[in-house]
Amino acid sequence: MDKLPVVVARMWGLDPGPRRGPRPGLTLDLVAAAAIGIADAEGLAGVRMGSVAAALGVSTMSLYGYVASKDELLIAMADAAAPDPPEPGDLTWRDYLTAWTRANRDFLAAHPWLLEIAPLTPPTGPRALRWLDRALSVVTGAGLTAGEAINVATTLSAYAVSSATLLVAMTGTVAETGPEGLAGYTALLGRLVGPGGYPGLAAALESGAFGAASDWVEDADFTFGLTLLLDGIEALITRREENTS
Amino acid sequence: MDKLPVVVARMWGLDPGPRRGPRPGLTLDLVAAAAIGIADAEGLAGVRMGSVAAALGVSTMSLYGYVASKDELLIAMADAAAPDPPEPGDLTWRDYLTAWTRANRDFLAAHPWLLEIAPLTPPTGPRALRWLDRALSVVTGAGLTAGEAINVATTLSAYAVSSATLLVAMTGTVAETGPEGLAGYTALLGRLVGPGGYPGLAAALESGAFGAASDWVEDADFTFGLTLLLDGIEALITRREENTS
DNA sequence: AGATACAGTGTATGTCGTACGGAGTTGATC
DNA sequence: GATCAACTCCGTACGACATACACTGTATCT
Repeated sequence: MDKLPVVVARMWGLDPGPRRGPRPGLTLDLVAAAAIGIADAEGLAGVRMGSVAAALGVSTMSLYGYVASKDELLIAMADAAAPDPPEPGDLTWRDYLTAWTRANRDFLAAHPWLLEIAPLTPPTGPRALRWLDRALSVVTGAGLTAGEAINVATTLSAYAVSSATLLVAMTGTVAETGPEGLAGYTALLGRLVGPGGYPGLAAALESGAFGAASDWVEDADFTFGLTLLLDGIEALITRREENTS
Repeated sequence: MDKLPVVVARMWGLDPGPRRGPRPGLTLDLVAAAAIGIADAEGLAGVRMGSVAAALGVSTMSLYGYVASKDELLIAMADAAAPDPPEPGDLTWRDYLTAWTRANRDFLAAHPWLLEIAPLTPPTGPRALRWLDRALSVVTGAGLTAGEAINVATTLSAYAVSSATLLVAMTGTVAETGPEGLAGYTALLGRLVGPGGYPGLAAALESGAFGAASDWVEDADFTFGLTLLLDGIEALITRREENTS
């Protein structure tokens, strides 16, 4: 029942706090921020208990006063790295969901290491849940049921993740595997597909559709895919309204 | 230019092969299969160079004759775990894409550890590319351009990943974090959200929409989200046909 | 036959996460 | 206001793991 990771309670400020003994010299937020700084600079592999502690000027083991394990540190990082979701203002549901999804993708792309952590666990941090909350409010406000809203939010969130993944892969931010991003990938596919057996893929390669790397950066393709989703949602909303009225 | 991981070439059978010396006692496929067996049984954490080697009855270091590093082993696993994509038969594009996406989700859910590897790198293995190829063929056959088809395939693939992630999280296959799956997660959210500030989420929780775990298993929600996407695609195809005719 | 390239192995090393116990510090209690 | 308990921080040690290196035996080519 209360088996939740200690760090989750602490992220929510639900920690009773010590009543005796020395005041902690740091906070969970500071620890997470230091770790995020390292992850942004060196990638997730650079985040070690030792390196984070060194960045904070404390010993490795002192971090274990704030997180119970490295996994908990990653959980805290994932939540702390998320900004606040866009304000609904007086946008239509469609415009808001567009802004929401794009902002979601953007902060994932800005912290590529999030893609190695975030998708794996359901959201539990205050920031992540605020994103979910906003989307649910807007979607239910447009006339869908709570269950449908959850599906919509989940699907859009997944789209943001996949877009960010592609964007990162294309622009080669991670900068590891040999050739620089898309060009190398396309060339690689060309060589592999050659032998035959992949007619659809070969045709796509020949048409040069893979070559438009700039599209991804300038997010023409992002908008394209998002439109697919929003059109589907719009159709659903329209259907709902007809049945209700 | 040819900085591609050695294991990729080997996956495609492009390995020149030794001309002298003893014949290798194993194949990359055997190594990958052994690793997959361990991952299925114990999770990805159970996959160690030592444990895989032990399962094959060889020494740890002999694996390095087949893969250059553990990362390469994971790449090989990710491709080898994928089954062949469904046959198009004489299905409509809509029916085929439904089958494709469901089959995609199913094999991801059957090997949850794939979710920790696959989304991070663009597909390069023969099996993964065959999935892509099939989707591209069907979508271009329905009248979309190659570029659009890539987007559609990417989006559907992302949806399969997100569905599988949710399914795994809900059914709690990984079986780590305390309470069993959805019930615990819902209860946790209820406690955290209580204080206020999350109106949309609180409403969704009260409506019980989170409680419908069976829906995810019986994939009512999967179909729901997929319909959103397919409706969007259908709208696009219709638009194309009108412009063309 | 002799040389050569290659598969498989054992040992050693470096990197990490983290368990354990100690020392110093602060607030609560009588 | 003295004592005690809770608590933070730290140093050390250990165990797990990936992998570099050097070596041995074997199969093919000249």
